Amino acid sequence: MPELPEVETILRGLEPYLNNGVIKEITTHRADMRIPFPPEFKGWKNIRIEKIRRRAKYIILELANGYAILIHLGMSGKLLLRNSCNAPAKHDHIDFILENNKRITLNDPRRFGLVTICNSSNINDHKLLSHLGPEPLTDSFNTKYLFNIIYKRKKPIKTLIMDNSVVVGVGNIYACESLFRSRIHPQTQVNKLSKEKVDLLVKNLKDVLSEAIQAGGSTLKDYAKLDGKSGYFQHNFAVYNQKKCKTCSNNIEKLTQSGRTTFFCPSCQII
DNA sequence: AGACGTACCTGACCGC
DNA sequence: TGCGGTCAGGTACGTC
Repeated sequence: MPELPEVETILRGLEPYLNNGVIKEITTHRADMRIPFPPEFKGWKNIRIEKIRRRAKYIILELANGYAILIHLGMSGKLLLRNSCNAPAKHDHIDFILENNKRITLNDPRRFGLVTICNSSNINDHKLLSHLGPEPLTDSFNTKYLFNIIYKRKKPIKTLIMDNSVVVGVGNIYACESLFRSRIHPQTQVNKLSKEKVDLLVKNLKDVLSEAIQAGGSTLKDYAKLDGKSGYFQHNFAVYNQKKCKTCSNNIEKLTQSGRTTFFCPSCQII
């Protein structure tokens, strides 16, 4: 569901409530989401949050008790600020009860999301994080890095930029959008791409993600910011869910790659 | 290795 | 109104 810009937007919304805040307790309304909730939650009372940050699409809460909480929102997950007196709504699975009568609730109809814990000292060694590639908005994701990977690979470029071990945070929407801006056909085999095209793609990936963060993310149906309101970047889509290309007015076409729908303009994006 | 398909789950929407 | 089919911001895992 949320891609990097949506998770980043949620993180920024959470910061005022969670940074240096206290989790009074954690209550669950079922035993699991994608994986079981940690049994440790039952004994945790009044734990200070020392730091809140994002890695890929994970939100990480580093706690004063030596643990970190990892939160992933899957396809349909939302974090919402609620008053702690409210009864759980449908698909509310876990509540982080805060001071001042507030709680942060994870609501996720499809339950592809997860909440788990690990030791704060070696978060990056956790099984869910250890294989992840660089953050797209840092300098370590650059033309040289990407070109070094792609010249010896054969998969289609769209599938490659959605591979978490290559670069994190790029989901279906922003993969489609950045390829359109770069005028690269999504089925192009990566080892056929020139260095110039790779350079352009790296730049456009960074631009699209940054612009989407500025717009508060994209709302299709499930995604909402912490306050329940929508993001705005969906109004700036060039190809995703679009009918006509705004550049050449040809019809936008769809195809399926690795089980996901790809949107592209067949005249602007050439192999 | 790396490239693929599959599974996990609910809800919205469309055509009959 | 209801039913079946299809689709949806993700990703770990099994198989070839």
